Amino acid sequence: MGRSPCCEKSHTNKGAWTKEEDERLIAYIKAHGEGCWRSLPKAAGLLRCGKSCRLRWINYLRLDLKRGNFTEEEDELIIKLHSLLGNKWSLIAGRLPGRTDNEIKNYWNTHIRRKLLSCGIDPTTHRAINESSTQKVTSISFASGNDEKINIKAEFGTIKEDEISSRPVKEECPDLNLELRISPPYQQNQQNRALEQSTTGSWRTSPICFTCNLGLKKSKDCSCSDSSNRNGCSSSRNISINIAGYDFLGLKTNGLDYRTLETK
DNA sequence: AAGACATGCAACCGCTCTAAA
DNA sequence: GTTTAGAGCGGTTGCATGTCT
Repeated sequence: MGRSPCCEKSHTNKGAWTKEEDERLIAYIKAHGEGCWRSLPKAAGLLRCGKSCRLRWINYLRLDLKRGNFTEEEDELIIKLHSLLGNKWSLIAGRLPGRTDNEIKNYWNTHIRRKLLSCGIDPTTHRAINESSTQKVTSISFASGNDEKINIKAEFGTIKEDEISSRPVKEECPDLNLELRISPPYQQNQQNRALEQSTTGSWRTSPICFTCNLGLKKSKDCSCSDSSNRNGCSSSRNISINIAGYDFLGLKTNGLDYRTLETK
């Protein structure tokens, strides 16, 4: 027995949203809050699929969205996070205040991907193209000298200098250390802290473990239990747990250098 | 000026995951 | 333990707009 469709497709509008539809959706969510997307369209008087409403709200109408071009810092952070997390756009978006997974995904596919390819870096593996699998890009710099030209410098762990010079790489800008360290997901009241961590790369003691940070509530991997409060972190963000000895993933490190982690 | 092509982005589709019955 | 509904995610599509010839 297959699943029933999420909505009655024959009675729903598709395609671009009209201003009136946007206003109806905004008004309804302001009055009743998010949630129960399946029943929302009917309640709000919209001839739309619940999924469509959710997408429209999350990706376009939400008040806390940051519109406009991505900054260099955001570029760098996206690349770092992608090299670590892969195409986990929602997780990446969680680290970029005001950006949505869809926006980041689009930006990756239209801009960053091309940039990486243009300098001989496989955007999937973050390795140099046409090089042996042991050579992994460890550091990438991105900076826009002007609107048209992108200056890129790539450092390859084991590639000789003359090999680098033969690559079609434009070299100009200051280097960027791509140490793969990430901070807890962005939270509304922690914007400054998140920004600080993303720019400094520093990890400071977090009150909750990584699995909870990722929204994996009640996970068996939840390490908050170490403080005798299993699942406590999913119900309260106020508890304070000493997680000294945890690294950027909120994992017990025992001195492990996560920069050696490889992505597929 | 007009058609072809490229680009960017909003939106859709199909799948997975999770919780409740 | 199984089934089902709802929510969310990532891949893909299609259209509007910009650029090139």
